[in-house]
Amino acid sequence: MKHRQRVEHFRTDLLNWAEDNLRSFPWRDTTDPYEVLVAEILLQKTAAEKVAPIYIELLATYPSLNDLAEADRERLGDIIYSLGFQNQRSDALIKIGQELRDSGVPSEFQDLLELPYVGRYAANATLCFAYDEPQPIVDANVVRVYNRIFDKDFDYRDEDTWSFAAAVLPAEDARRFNLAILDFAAMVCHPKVPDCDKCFFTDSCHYYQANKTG
DNA sequence: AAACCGGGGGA
DNA sequence: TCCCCAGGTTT
Repeated sequence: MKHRQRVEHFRTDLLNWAEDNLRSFPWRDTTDPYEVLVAEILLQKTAAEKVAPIYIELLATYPSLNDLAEADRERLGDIIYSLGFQNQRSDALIKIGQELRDSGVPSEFQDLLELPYVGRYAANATLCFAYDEPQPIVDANVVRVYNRIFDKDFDYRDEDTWSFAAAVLPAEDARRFNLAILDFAAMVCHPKVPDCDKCFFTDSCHYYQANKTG
């Protein structure tokens, strides 16, 4: 099968899988740019299930950019401590509050990128989930799925990984696709031992075909 | 390119 | 114990 067709296939099957299998998280119920951006900071290199209760508490304590700008660093650190990266995250959140309290959360990629601890992933995620723009997101999970299925050797920082992700992303269904691939990676295509019994793509998956014992 | 930040859950 | 998690910054 041609590469183009396999990509089409994967898109269709993943979106179909998403209809019944997407996880529920508090940051998925909002498109408020502030609430989306806060979630992206907390979710960096951190399991989503762990973030949920702390995200609720954080937003309850600091409901707005201005509240974050005036937050006590120690109190903020206590709230997010169990997630790790508490020092850099506290600094980042307070700085973001201070920088954006008058302007609001920007909707331009370059402006988002200038914020502390907002990189390519967090910027694109904010554009997609808050502003409904068809931007790809690439993290360790997405890279793992693409590497296995399409027999790639991507690193999530490399430019060609992002080009590939942009080409796979269906522009008209970007939000749902991005959520779907994150959840598929977390729930089925695990890091060490993927749950291939649950996978819709084994027939076309290079990793499965190469590793199945038969 | 590699080191560093980091607690917590799972194998 | 070691590995991994909705990454980003610094050296």
